[in-house]
Amino acid sequence: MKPVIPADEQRPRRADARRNYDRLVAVAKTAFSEQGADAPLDDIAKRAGVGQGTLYRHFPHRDALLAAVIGESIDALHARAEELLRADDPDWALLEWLRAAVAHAGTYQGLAASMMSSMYDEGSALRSSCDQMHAAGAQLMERAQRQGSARPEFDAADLFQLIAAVAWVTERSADGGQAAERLLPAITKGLLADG
Amino acid sequence: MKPVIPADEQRPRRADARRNYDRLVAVAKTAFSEQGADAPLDDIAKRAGVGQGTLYRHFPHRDALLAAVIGESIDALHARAEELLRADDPDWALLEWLRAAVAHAGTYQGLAASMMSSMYDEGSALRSSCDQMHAAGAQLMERAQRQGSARPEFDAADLFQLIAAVAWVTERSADGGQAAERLLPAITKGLLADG
DNA sequence: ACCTGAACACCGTTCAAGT
DNA sequence: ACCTGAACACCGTTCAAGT
Repeated sequence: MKPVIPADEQRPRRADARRNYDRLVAVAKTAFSEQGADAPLDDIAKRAGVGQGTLYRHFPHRDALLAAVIGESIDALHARAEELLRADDPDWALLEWLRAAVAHAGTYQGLAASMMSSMYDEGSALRSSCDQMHAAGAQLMERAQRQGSARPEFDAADLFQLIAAVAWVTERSADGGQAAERLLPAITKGLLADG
Repeated sequence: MKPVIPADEQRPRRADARRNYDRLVAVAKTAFSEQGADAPLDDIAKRAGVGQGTLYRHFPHRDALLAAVIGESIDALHARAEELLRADDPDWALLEWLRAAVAHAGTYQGLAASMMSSMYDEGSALRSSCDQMHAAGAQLMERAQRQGSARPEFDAADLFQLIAAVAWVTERSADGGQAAERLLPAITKGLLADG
């Protein structure tokens, strides 16, 4: 279970190009925080002080930029899963990671939607991030099914969809993340035999 | 529990205007089916043989057009709720309506997202459709909590969000509606004490 | 190898001119 | 009262010209 794509694989070698690349990622992170994952790419290029062409050279699609921006936190979520695989209670570990995953998918407005799309799109640059999340969830899920009370009829694909769904609803209800706190219990009761 | 807004309240009186109005709704229905609820309004106007200005005169926002298009099926969903309120098993009735509501919210690609947005937007023309759905769900939910096994800690707002979430995931997983069939059991087990 | 910005396509929305 | 279509704003994407 190692990161599928090292975050800086597509980081350019030439110094000026690398400078632009890094600034684009940094600026994008801010823009996504402020305006959501649909923030105009044009703005991001301008704020980073480069032409749009430069942005498109480094990141052919919005998803590529998104993938670069969330790379680190996906790795963190992955590390958290490794940690939780060694926790005593497999049910608790699964739910704990589920909460973390929902929080992650809610980092930016619109991120959950992008992840849902790219999960079913071979060509998306976000795909490997999604796969990583999927794989992390799968291990915790299987352990909770073997050693805990997780129902056998659900799988990691269901888990991924539930994560995206809860994050999506939460970002759209504008009640300050309260939706996730209400919906997660409903869902976890469904996932476990002794909710 | 009567329809909050009669569907043809904003239907114009003058014959030519009414003709345009009706054609726009009919064309929009087709366009939404084919291209999703985000189908270009320009196209719809063109296909209906009117200028964009005419479309905007009748339907100031996309939501107004959407509301007109789904009006009838919202009424049907409403009627179905009335029916199910008289069913023997309150739990079964709730779940049955839940399935119908998810199916409805999945009529067009992007409809679930529009409904989620307008539910929390006072000014949206879709708001009353959402309120209608919410109200219908509330009655079935309360009955299932009183006379069935529905857990008391969830409410109709949660129900509405779950409906939107499942419909949204389903339209985005592109596995032919299979996602709903997998996720609904997970959720209903969470809603009922004896899932 | 990389950058720039003009140019194009697309779509929502407004509005002056018309009937 | 209603209609039309040109016009504008906005944003994604491409590409010729440059370093």
